[in-house]
Amino acid sequence: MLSKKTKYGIKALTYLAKQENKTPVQIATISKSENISLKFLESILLTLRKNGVLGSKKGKGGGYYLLKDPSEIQMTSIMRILEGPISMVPCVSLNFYEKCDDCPDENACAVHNLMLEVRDSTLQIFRNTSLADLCKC
Amino acid sequence: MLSKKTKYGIKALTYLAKQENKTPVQIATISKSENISLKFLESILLTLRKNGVLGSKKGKGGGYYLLKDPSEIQMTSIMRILEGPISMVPCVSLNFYEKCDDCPDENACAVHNLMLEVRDSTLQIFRNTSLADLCKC
DNA sequence: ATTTTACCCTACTTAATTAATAGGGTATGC
DNA sequence: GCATACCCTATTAATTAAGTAGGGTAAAAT
Repeated sequence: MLSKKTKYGIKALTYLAKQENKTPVQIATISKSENISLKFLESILLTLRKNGVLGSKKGKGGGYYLLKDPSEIQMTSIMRILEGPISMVPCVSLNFYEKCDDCPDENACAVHNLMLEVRDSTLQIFRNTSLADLCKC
Repeated sequence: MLSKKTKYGIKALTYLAKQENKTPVQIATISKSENISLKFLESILLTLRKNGVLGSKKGKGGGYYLLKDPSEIQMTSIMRILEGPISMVPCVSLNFYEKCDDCPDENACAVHNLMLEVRDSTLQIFRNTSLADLCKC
């Protein structure tokens, strides 16, 4: 299941991407528009800022803004920052690999090979989808 | 993330599918072979039996066995029984649909549409993969 | 008939994670 | 210098995952 953190994060990002100009948007504005708890959203946007997706400005007229063009923000990076691994099992993860305790041979493991297929197809979607693509809905 | 329940369940099913004859296999045998906690595996196999995937026989010489041919057991049904929804958000689920609290219009929701794509591609893999296919590894 | 085998079932527990909430601190602009 | 709006840490309630405990029951072997 996708966490609310990721869901809210993506919604906030599309909100920012839809802005005409690049002036900062306040957390409270996004919070109200997207029905997201203000404090929870605050921590999510902070995470995105720390990972180089967003910039921020303090004080009056401050807020958050995208650091790159929406077309250059891939869903793979957003998912990895907010949700963590894209694969369903650590043993097929590219960025968060971990060996299974119970499994002596990965290549002979049915679960491994099935989840490898799932990861590949999911990854392909995330790689081919940018924030700009999401805004077309 | 895939739960251990599902992972162990799939491993146990492939173990049963690989049997030459259709004589029942004891829980303890699978438990040892696949490095799965006996009691945990017991509850998993019970779930699979209650959902019509496995049959069981009590007493000496008893155990669990597949009710259908491995080629007729789709991964979609196994995933739904053990893991639950295949989609990452309830609002794109075919079998476990739920409306989002925060979202006024699903069709305009970026997360919804992205996860719809992911669900479709994942579903296609699970539909095209049978237990027999898993055993080919 | 009795014993052994092996599944059947309920309840409990521990740890981790999620989704917040609380409560201040700090930089910025007017 | 004061209001604004982000920055940061800590705490918490609820849920789920992953087992663990302990006994019950049906079937087969003796």
